[in-house]
Amino acid sequence: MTIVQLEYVIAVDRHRSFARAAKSCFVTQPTLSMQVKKLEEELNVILFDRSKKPVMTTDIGRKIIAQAKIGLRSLKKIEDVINDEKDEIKGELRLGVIPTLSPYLLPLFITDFIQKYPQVNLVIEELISEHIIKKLNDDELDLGILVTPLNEKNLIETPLFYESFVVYMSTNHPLTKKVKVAFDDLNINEMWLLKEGHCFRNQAINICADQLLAESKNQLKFESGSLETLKRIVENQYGFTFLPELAMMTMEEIKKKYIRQFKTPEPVREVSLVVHRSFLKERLINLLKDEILDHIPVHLREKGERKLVEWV
Amino acid sequence: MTIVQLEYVIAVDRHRSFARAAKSCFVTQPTLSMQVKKLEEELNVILFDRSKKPVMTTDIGRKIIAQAKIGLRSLKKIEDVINDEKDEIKGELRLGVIPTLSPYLLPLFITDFIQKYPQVNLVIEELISEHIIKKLNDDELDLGILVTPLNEKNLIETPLFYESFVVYMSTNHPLTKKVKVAFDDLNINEMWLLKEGHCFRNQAINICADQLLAESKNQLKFESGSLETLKRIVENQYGFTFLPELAMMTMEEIKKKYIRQFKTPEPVREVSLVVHRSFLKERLINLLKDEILDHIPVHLREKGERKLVEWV
DNA sequence: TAGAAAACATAGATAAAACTGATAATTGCC
DNA sequence: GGCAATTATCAGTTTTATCTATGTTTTCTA
Repeated sequence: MTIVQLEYVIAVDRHRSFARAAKSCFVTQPTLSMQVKKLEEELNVILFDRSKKPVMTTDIGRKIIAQAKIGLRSLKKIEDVINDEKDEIKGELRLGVIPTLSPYLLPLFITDFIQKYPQVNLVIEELISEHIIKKLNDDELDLGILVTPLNEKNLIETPLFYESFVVYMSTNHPLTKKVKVAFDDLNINEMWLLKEGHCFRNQAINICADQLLAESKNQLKFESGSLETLKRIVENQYGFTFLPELAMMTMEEIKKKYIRQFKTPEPVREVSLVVHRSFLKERLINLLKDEILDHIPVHLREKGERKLVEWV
Repeated sequence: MTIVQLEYVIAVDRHRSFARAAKSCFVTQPTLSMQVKKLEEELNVILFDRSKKPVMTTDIGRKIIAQAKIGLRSLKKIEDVINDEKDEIKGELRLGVIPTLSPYLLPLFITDFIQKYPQVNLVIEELISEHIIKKLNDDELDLGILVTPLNEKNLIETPLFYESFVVYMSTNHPLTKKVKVAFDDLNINEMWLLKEGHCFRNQAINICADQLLAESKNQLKFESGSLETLKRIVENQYGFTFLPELAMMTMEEIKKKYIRQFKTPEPVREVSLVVHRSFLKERLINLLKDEILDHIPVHLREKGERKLVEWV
């Protein structure tokens, strides 16, 4: 059994074709076929059902491939160990970011970061918290940027900054007359929410917890998948929605007029870097952290008198 | 990078000598030296300090080897996947057993098991619960036999049987006059205990919890490392100790006279097979389980009216 | 249903590699 | 300095991963 053989088998499984798998491995089709066959003979197992078109992985093949992937991933990590130890700023960094942060936070530092460390291959995925947590546990991500605390046993959280919640309301909303809003000012029947799965949604609900307990939860309005959609709905219809501070910063000045802060203590969310307990790439992650902290408004760094809202 | 190269490197690290490592890998010393050198060149890393005698692994080498071991262990598991899937009764089964079970439980089924499945390489370690839990999490054991519940997130418990606690007392002890004992009959100043780390100790303390709260815990007597020692102390000095039911069964008839059961509900400990969430060798483990259940007294299988004592 | 196309297997040749045994170089120790 | 032990180097052999070319089987289409 060789590493190359396992890579070939994984490629066949992925591409469902020997020829395409061969191409993806930069070898000819016979080479790959022979090696796959050899491995099958050594293990005394049929990995692929070649009678099916396209090629089907057998049940036992699937299990073996799953195990092989785990093993090869561990061996790949040897390179990370070396890069980290040598302080060489290179390698792959797989980053997961939640949708309510990614469009507002990433543009602030990404360009500078990839220019500064051109040898680093930054792979970014936008995922909801639940999926980031799963992928961190499955070692499919090196790092997550999400809202904490999570209380996950095997994950380590490093708080980055504290971002206030603000209220964005339609132009003709009576609350625009106030300078700051209080929780009681808000009528939850006018609130537009993100759909299930977003931590921001849970926090918005928690902020209005008192009212929600009283009223039926069924009265919540149409639920959207992105904050940008919510903003547009508020602009074109009636009502309000919550926004995180960073989302507000990129808005046109004219629209900012319809944003109101909360009275002290403002509700705030804690944004953290999250890694698995067995993480590598410490140096790389620290550089990313420094880069982020250098590019966000200074006042976000400290929580101050604001009040942390949890979501789990 | 090849699997063979990594095995060579691991062997050098273990044997602290290229020549001995080569022998253990069944190749000549130049072969091994060349492959190690090639790997060092490919990774651009010095793994061993050859100027030191014996050869020293470098700091970075140690980290790489640790990671390589993890990866190779995962790849080795491919064989387990196959054995399990094919229902082939072979392979290695690494079992950890706590000291208060191992001398009494293992003799009951071990001989039959290894005769029945000669292709299975059963490796047994006697360890306290804490170490078994760690080794299960680190994938250094396939299976543990210990006292549950543990409330460990990543471990799965399968109860095997329920074993009563009994009291073993010196020949001249007044309690020998009773047929059964009650918790209140026991004077904890006369109790001999296992030392820290044994779950059996914690359970013994929990059984006498009421008295212990009242008295100072400092008054506990000399603490021994094995139940056999405790038995001997009780025989030769004054006092009593707790024993698990199986430990009693192997005693001479004459000594059994100084054993007393508790009044209903008897205190009982739950003995379970414990595996990691990501366990393999399901079939093998099931066979071992059946073998154990076939060889223990039938009345242990059900808890009945007895009262479970926890220890964590 | 014949014929073309696609997909995988097989065969023979080749170049890279891994291995061996002998020998040289290095290091530690007396 | 010289001996013993250990690792590196060298030359020759064997193994094997790979390639190109070809064969076989299946699938799609006219």
